[in-house]
Amino acid sequence: MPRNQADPSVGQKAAGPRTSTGSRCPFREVAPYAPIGDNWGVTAENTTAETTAKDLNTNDQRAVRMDKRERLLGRGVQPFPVKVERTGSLAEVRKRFDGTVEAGESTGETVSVTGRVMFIRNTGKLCFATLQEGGPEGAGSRLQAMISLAEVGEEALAGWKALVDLGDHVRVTGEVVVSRRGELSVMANSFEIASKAIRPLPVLHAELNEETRVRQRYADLIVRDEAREMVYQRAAITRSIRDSLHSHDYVEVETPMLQLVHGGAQARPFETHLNAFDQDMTLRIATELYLKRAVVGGIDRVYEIGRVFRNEGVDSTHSPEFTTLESYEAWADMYTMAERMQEMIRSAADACGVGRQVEVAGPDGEPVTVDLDGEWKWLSVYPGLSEAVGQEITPETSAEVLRRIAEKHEVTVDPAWGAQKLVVELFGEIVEPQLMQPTFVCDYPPIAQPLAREHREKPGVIEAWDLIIGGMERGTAFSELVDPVVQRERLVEQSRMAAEGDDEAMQYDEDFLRALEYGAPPMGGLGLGIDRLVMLFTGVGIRETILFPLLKPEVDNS
RNA sequence: GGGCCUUUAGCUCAGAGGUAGAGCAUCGGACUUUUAAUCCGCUGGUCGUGGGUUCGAUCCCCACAGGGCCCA
Repeated sequence: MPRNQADPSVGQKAAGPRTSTGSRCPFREVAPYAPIGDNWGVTAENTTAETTAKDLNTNDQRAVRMDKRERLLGRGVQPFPVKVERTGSLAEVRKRFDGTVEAGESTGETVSVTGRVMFIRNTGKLCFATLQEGGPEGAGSRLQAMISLAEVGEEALAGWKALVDLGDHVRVTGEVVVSRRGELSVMANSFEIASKAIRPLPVLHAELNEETRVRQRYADLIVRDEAREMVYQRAAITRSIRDSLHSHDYVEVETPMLQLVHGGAQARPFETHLNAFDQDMTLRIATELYLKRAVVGGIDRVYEIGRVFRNEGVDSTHSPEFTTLESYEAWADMYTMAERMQEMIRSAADACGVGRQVEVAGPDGEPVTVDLDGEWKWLSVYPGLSEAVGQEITPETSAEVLRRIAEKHEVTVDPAWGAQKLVVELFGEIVEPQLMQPTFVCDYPPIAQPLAREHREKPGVIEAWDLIIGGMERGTAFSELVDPVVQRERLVEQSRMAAEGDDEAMQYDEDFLRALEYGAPPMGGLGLGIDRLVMLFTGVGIRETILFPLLKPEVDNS
């Protein structure tokens, strides 16, 4: 329940002007290195007075920590202070002092640092804690804090032992020293709890199981460097893609996610409702149709990196919401877009630190090195399939013949499928998984992409390609169909299919057709699955590339 | 949609038809140079949920739910 419902006074406070303090300044003066107060001390009186309630279950770690929080409050110590002063990060201390001091020596420099307690080693009169902070690129920095009886006194030392737990954020102020074992440390002359952890940290010596990792990503991020690094790697990739596009004078736009008519892809949409207009709406399944409208208007080089939503299956390569790049460029065609794609992927590989040689799982599970610097071959669907099955296949080949080939290669097919659909499926099942090196697969039959235009020279195929890397489609591009009459015919056909029950068919978008009727310049368009690109570079499943993936609700058995 | 695997302490995992164990964590004690600290001691469980078989089920069977992998 929101707090301001439970406690009306909070709501009043938020609503009205502050009157309780004379000062308008929300900050009060704080001595940055305030010495430890008596309230850290454990004395004869308060030990008994404070001692945990008899009914406290000491095995319930949350209850134990809640009790410690109460005890801090009881001493007038804030378990969650509003502002904690520090002189700098753990990484800065490491950078400045690592390797400059001999074991057992002191630097004479005093710093104030903060971090989460990851390990704690309390001896009788000297306590050690390993503090951790998140840093750039996701690599956590760690630094040791030392709490010595000689420096902080008996009461504060007892307070540290009694009230600081693994997972707490603390502030430690003191001299930078190097321990006898050579560990760079801060020897505290004061410390405070910067944020009390009520829930215990997962153990750091065993990986969280997969479910906990995705359900509680925050815990995963605390304990696993690779989880943090993924966040930064993904950001490096999207930043690099933006840089590549900007270097070609592209502009980034944001188009509607809530749509009256969904289109631009063949997929089932999520349905929702806009109360203000009493209007059913859908979440977008692609960004294509709005970006093309922008090109009609003279935004000649335009792109969007954004989330799209498809109400379909969920598995290790499919997520209901995922991120795509779509870019459209006037006066370009699919060959221009192939150059853009190649440049973007190579730069992204550099930017995320993977480089041009990428290891992927091959068709039989063995590792294969993908060479992004090699030639990116073009492969026509019909000749490609012909070679793979050892038999000439052309747009004239009958469905009957193709079905026999499917049977021979143990590809299950729907008897209702026509020749074109069979070719697409056979290629996808037989040839595609074998394509490890970057390959532009082109000359698809028209059924593969209902909105594509016919090839300028080759009859019976369309002017588009799919980019396959590591046996998986990563992106696609078209010489876009800009003839509003043909486009209208295609959309009419799609809506006929929708009426017949094809729930993946596109909706008829009159406004989009109106835009095309004003005249769209010849253009190339490109789509790139960002998640799949991150998967390629990091070798993990889609659920690991998405920070907070969608999961079924947790079952509550309590 | 089909098949296989999985669900046991806060976390990671063993286990067996007779009411359950380890490591770490918690709690108590010892320890001024540790670093996954160490040592001593005490705790901690609806064995995912619901049925069934059985004298007895956490274990065997069935269904359901969550998670994973493979196939479609």
